[in-house]
Amino acid sequence: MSPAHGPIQWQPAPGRSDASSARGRRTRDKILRSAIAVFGKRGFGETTVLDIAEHAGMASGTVYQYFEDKHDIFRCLLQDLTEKLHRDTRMPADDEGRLVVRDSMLTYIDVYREYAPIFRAWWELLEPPTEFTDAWVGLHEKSRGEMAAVVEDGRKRGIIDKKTDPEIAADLIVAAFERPVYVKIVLGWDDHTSDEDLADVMSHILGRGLAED
Amino acid sequence: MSPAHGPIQWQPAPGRSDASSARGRRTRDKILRSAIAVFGKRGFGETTVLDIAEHAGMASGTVYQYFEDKHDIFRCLLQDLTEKLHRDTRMPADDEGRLVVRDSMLTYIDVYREYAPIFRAWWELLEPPTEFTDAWVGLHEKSRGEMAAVVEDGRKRGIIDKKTDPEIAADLIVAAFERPVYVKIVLGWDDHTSDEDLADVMSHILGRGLAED
Amino acid sequence: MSPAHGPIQWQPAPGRSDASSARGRRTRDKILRSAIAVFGKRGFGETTVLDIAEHAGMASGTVYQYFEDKHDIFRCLLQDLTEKLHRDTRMPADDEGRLVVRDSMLTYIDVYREYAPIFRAWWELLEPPTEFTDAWVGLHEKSRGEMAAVVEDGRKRGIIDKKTDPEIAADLIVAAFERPVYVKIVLGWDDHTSDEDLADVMSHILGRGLAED
Amino acid sequence: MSPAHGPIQWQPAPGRSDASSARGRRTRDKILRSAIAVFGKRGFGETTVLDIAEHAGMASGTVYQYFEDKHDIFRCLLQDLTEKLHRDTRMPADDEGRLVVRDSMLTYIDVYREYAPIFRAWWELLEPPTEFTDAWVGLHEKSRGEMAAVVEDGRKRGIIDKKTDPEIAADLIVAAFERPVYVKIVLGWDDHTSDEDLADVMSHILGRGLAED
DNA sequence: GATGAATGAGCGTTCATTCAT
DNA sequence: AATGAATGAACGCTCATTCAT
Repeated sequence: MSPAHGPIQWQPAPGRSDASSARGRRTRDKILRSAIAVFGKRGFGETTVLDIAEHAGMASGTVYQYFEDKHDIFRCLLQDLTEKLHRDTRMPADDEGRLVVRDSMLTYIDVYREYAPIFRAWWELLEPPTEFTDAWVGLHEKSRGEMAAVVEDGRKRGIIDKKTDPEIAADLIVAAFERPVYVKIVLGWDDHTSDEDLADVMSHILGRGLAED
Repeated sequence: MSPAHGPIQWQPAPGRSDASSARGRRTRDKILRSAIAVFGKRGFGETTVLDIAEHAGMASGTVYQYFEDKHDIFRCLLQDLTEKLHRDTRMPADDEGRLVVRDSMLTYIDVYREYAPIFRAWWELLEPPTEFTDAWVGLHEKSRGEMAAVVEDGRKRGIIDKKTDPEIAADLIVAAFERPVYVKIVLGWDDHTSDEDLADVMSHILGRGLAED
Repeated sequence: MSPAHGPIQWQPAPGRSDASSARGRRTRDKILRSAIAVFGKRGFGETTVLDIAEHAGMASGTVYQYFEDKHDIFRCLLQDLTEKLHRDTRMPADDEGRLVVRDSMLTYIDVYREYAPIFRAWWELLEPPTEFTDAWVGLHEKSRGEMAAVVEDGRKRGIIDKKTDPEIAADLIVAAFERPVYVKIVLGWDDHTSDEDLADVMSHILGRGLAED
Repeated sequence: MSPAHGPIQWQPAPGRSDASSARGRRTRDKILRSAIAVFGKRGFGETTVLDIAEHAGMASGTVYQYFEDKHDIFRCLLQDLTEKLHRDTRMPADDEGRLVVRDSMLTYIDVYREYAPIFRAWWELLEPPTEFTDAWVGLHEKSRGEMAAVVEDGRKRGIIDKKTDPEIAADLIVAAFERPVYVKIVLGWDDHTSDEDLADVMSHILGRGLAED
């Protein structure tokens, strides 16, 4: 797979307002905030442009002054998110090359929770493959690459088992990060487990596995 | 969360044919097979009833003789699948109470691959919550429960670390099973990793973590 | 100018009914007849698909069962017309090579009158250039070519003035045929002149010009 | 037909600026010039008020300060044109009462070319009948009337065939003037014939017909 | 005078669903 | 049982027009 990676590039479509005025910026922000709210409630597919406009208290035509369509709104939302994620998320290791799983997990949960509605819509848009799929893949390949580098480094230092394939392990670890968080935050299930407990167990299993010493 | 667990219950909606004749049964089967094929190609949301009818080589009206709508078709498909999964999937442990991760993973992948189109549609239908969400939750709580029991048992036998919370660990393990398989099978990515390699690494990490002995 | 000449080729767009049943054929004919009626009243641009559907006494969706859009309806109408025109119109000369202007004009008027609503819509669609422009050009180049051949032949026989450029003369003659008929029939003006009188004067001027012998 | 003949009468609609200031007059002129440019490119129907405003480098609202709508802009343009045409075009005859076809044709082509964008829009607006249709008819009836007078005069002087009905002949001649020019200038076809050649053949045919002496 | 943000009526189009045959 | 023609609600989107700044 070699998609056009990197952050989504959004800019006002030709013929749309670039929200240069203060009022325009306020309106566009209101649309974006409303989109987040409605995507969070109904998901992307079930949301109509009219839903967004009504939630924002404006006419449907106003939305089209700023965005081409629903996808264009999402593209704009995603630009902010992917920029932030590319900037802020990395799989940290401590000075000795050990994964700092617990703190990473807690940070990851916080980000996911903050942008839950967008993540939810994103998941809906992974198939069939589009630019949004590419962005998702790009982000995950970045995470996987970093993770694989940490594993590789750990192997060199002798603190990670040589028999572990770094690439596959990285895949699994990224998955193990994302999936429970998706279920917990986006789907809103498993509310009984605290973030900290989840991070603890995650850290423990990734560190030593299930085995008793 | 306390959904109505257990397998989906499907029966012909009032006023629909119960496919009592041989010809009727054949027609209904053709609809179901076509639905699987088209769901696999386009997903649930993008599939129209006409798509299914055309793939089955029949008129759209015929589909409505047997099913109320697209969801009713999926309900019928899901009944078969959930029955089979509830029956056949369990999280096995060997005689000494150890998780048999590698073989479980391989079986899991096989099942997923066989029913990939349905799994794909199922994921699309998790939100907003419906009976299909309940069925999904029911299935996973069964898996999680079994897994938690295995972990609990392992702790008692002293082969699993006491500090590991069985419920949360079970969650993570189920997630670690499902997520890479979903990405691999449903989304069709990561084709470069063989099933066996994936199962190996999975087994290794769950067993001993990343740590070098 | 070298457009893709020849008659318009219409066939049901993919996914549209091919009107194989008798009922379907009746419905499609009703749509076409209604389209002619409404195009004749309002022209092409001012006509909506709903206008056509309402005139035909059916739901708007029904029109879309048979045609992609308004242009597709017109394409279908035009196919019939261009086939007939390519078949039936030619610029006749008598045994001595003389143009038979009078009869040609009367025939031309009759055809125009029969298909006036379509001609009207056609004129609207000449710009910007599309397949309909091509069809129009194709038809007129055929007429012009035939006319030029007659003029050329007349020159050879010594009955047409050698100083007259056949191509330009043909252009003018075709124009002189079309324009008054367009104004008379399509725009509905100049009702006071009978077809026969128009044909007479036309014949006379083309034959001898305005000059007194 | 008895339309309200004569030039279009335009004045600023109630509530619109009358462009009394110099700045206002400049703005209104810019709108008119832009309208001509855009009508020439896209025609009347396909042009939006925003197109005109953008071409003029102003906001759409500004256009509405001066004109009620697109038709009002065209009405204003047409006022200038019809005034000029009524003033400047006449079907000239020489001292002996002969039509001066060649020069008339060349002048006619020049005028048409100068105002081609407006003529194009005008044609679009002939149907359904409005004030613009009236203006067009008025202009052509003037031409036809003048032409009929020339023919009538020629008949009296014995240089035009008595059998030729002056009114119908006038119709035909006006048509023969307009149609090739419309196709040549507005539609932009037939670029291979020079203005002079066209005028020559026109002159010849109208004078002596096609017949060899 | 000029702006451009906001409006909302209205058309195009899809597709789940019904029902007469 | 099977058909497929017909329906019409619902959504996408455009653009003429208004009006507060």
